[in-house]
Amino acid sequence: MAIAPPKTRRGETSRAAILGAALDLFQERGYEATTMRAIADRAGVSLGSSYHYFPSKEHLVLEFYRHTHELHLAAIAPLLGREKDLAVRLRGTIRAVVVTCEPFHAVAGSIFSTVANPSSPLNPFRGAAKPLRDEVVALYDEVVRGSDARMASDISEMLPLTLWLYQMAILYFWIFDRSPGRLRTLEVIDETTDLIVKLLGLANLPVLRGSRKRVLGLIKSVVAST
Amino acid sequence: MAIAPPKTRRGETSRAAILGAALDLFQERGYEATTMRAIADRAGVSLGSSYHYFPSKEHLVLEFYRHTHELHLAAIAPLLGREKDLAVRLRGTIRAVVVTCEPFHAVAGSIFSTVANPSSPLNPFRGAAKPLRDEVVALYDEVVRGSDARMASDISEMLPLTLWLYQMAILYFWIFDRSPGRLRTLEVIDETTDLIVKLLGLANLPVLRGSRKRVLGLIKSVVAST
DNA sequence: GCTCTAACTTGAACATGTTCAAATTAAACG
DNA sequence: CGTTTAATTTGAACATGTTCAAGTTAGAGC
Repeated sequence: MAIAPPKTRRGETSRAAILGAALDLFQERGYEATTMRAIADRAGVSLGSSYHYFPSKEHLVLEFYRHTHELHLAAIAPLLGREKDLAVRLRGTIRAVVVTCEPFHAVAGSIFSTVANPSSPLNPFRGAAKPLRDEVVALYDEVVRGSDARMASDISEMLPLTLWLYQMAILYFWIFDRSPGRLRTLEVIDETTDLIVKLLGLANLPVLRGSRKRVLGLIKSVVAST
Repeated sequence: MAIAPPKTRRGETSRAAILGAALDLFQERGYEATTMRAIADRAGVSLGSSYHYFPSKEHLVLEFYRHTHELHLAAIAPLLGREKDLAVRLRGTIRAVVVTCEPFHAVAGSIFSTVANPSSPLNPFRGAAKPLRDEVVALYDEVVRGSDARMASDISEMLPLTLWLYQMAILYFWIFDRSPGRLRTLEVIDETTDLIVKLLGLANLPVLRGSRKRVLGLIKSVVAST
């Protein structure tokens, strides 16, 4: 399943050409409309060669996903370096996700469904996409850790993973959003990030200790399977 | 896209045979491993005939989904007739979902991903699966309405749709659950239904009027796109 | 520079979802 | 019963993801 990385300069060239052609074509025509033959053609290699470097078409999607993740990282680096307020960091990070992905909105449906498919090897809950998921979780860890917000350790422990789930939910909403300028998504982001930060404040109240333990236990149980 | 229903006795027989064969084979071998040719073979018709009654393999999945929905309805009818407590009604209904679907656990991954795929014509947010979704929402309407719980109209208005979303989330969790007897899912159901009913109680407190309006607005905005 | 091995490349072949024009059958009508 | 029309059935043909055995090439070791 795991395919060895290229060992020669020629191999590296081929791999890069295939990946580049795939990323271009996914954007131009969408995922389904892009055939493996078209990818090979544009990359200037044979059909079989593509499969030497990528075990399946889905694995090319994974690379696409990684590509957007790297764009996202670059986009929010300044914000995370300067800002300390958790609400602002969180809102900025999530907004940047949808802004970064905007050029791929038309393709996103197929990509998301591929990634969300429980039987796909690319499902982030297990399988090949887990490393990438861990990178995204690490990003949210930095969003939280780099803020001046103080919270109990049982919360900060679960928060990054929870925020990753939250990002997935926002993306799913965004895919369906057809409002001009994707305004509805931005509104929902503003509302929900605000809500999340407020909830984190409430969780510090001693009155809610019991509920908090239950909710945290629930979240842990939900993501523990992974 | 919509295919006309059979007009002759022979047509009805063929349609039923194809559907029956598909349901059987999906259970026996899973969704991907079931080929359209195998379905046609077992139904005793030709490959092309299957496409006369079902526009695609995915549409057969939709029928599968409808099938489980009807099993579910039958399973909870006694409970809904007798019980008045909302927490019990809700817990019983959701538990019945996963119990009903248990024989199809192995297939469920593919089915769920097909249904959740935003680009699929079967996505319940738009497309062909919407009627079925409405039936499920109507069921949750009955779960709420038939209980002795009293709640403000702005809440009871949104609750059924929200509970449908909740059911989807539980199903997604259940797909990944590999604990013996699917115990983890049952635990999560107990915890979450309890939480939901407690939240509904809290929402009646005047103190929370503001948050409640915001959260309801958010939910409405999320599902309004449909 | 020669040889040999591992890396890489190739295109034909396969499986399967889907389409379609032509053939067949059922039913309605006189 | 014969005719006619619409419904149904058929299987070949197509598109595309994937596999694979065989061919070609690059680079290491001498």
